[in-house]
Amino acid sequence: MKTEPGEFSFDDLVAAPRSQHHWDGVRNYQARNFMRDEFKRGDLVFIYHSSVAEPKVMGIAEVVREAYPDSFALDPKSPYFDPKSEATGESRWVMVDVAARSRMSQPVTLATMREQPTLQGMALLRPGQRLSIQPVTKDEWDIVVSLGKPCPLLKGQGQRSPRKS
DNA sequence: GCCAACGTTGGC
DNA sequence: GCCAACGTTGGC
Repeated sequence: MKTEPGEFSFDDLVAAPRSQHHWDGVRNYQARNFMRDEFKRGDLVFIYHSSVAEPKVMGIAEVVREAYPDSFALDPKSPYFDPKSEATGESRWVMVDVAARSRMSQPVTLATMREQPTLQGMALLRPGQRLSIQPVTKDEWDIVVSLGKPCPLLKGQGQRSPRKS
């Protein structure tokens, strides 16, 4: 999941109370469909900083709530307001909730990933790709993890969500 | 700040 | 339904 750290950084997610773990503002159908169709509770995702001097994977988060309507699309005051959703009275966009789980002790830069022969097929590295939500294969995941050496966050940073069953 | 790659929009 | 114009993303 990409984010511009000036808007919402990995550290912001780490510090955020549970009520602010929603990943809102995704306004692309393909990205939306990934969240709606693929994201399951307990799934892990990379959090990637884009549109910065050194784009990089910052850490790992866990899906703690599956897709539900992104109500910001209906809020005229929101930067993510969507008139077409408002016209139907129903948001056509979804968000998920994620909680920070671990931080890369060595954030994995885009440049580093480009250097890996084993990552050449990765969606993120495709020229011109702009999707803010992208698939990662198991192999790609393992390679990025081995490069980043994630450390679990301490309790109180990136809160644990109570399990119901 | 540039620009390539796309997605979206809207006229026809 | 085509497609040109336009807007946005995001690396560089």
